Amino acid sequence: VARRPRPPAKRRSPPRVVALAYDRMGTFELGVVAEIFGLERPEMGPSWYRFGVAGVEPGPLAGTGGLRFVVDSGLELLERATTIVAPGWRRGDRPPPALALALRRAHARGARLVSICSGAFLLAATGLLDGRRATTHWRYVDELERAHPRVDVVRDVLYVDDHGLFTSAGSAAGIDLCLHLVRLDFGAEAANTVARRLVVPAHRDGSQLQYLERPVPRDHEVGRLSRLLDRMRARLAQRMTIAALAAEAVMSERTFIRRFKEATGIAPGAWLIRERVGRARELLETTPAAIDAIAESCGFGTAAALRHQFHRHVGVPPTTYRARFATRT
DNA sequence: ATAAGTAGCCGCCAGA
DNA sequence: TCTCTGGCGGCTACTT
Repeated sequence: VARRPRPPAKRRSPPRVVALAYDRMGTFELGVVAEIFGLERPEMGPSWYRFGVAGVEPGPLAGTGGLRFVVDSGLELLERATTIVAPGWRRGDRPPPALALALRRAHARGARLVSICSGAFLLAATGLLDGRRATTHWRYVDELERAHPRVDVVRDVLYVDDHGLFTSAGSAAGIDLCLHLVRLDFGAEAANTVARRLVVPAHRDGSQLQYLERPVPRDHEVGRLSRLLDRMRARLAQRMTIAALAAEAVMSERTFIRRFKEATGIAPGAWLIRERVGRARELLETTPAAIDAIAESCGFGTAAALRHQFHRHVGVPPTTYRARFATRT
């Protein structure tokens, strides 16, 4: 009887992501979802996402930019989806009853519902967002609030995650949200890999946390570490050893490294270098300080160490970078 | 640019 | 039985 009390996420059956296609949809937003979840990524293993597009209306569907889409599947795809993404919606329109029903059913089943940009209007129209926190593009937040007064509309965030209902702001914030979902499903390292391939910046870990609103145990751990990350950023100039950091986090060195990697996707040493190079970059752009002084205030022992890492990570030597990008007059 | 010294990192595994 | 922790050895790669 106690054989299978719950189907834990550990079971490696691939998550099934379905995007909703509708007439006059946002081509870019659909593209984001298809790119992240629909691209072949054999290197990610056999349990990577299965992806499909469900047309919620009949006929060829128009997309921004004068494109027309022919979609082979319909709402039946939603029945087995673990994640359903609305990459936008015609804000004033009520969804077809069959669509609203399918979304409510999916939510009741435990599937995630995700919206990008104006897609929040579709989720709101199902009533599922009542009493929940949600967001949308900044141009539409007032309209969303007026049209759906029971929704707790959150402003100035990239995305909101409330009990399996994920809503994101402008189109590009949809990328951040999709990467967040990858992180939840496959871990921070996998999310970084996908981000790298998209050539978008991987999450900057501290800033990400103000958008994480789901009280999951794992995220709580991330939150605990995040305060340490902030403190580390505040004293980048000082030398930091694993032993000292682990002591500060009240963990053994081994566990500290393990947890750190789970939370950020990279090991502490690599993270420090990335932060230090980033700081050096700022100082090169905005101050006339000598390379030696910059090296010192970023925590590089010598200017040679700074040059080495800077070149490795930015691609050009510090002086070249400054000549090209300094904003100082 | 190269070489030596050292800390970081991670696979492995036993114990909780 | 299963998941998590943390010590050890040794390779990697950063610093000087």
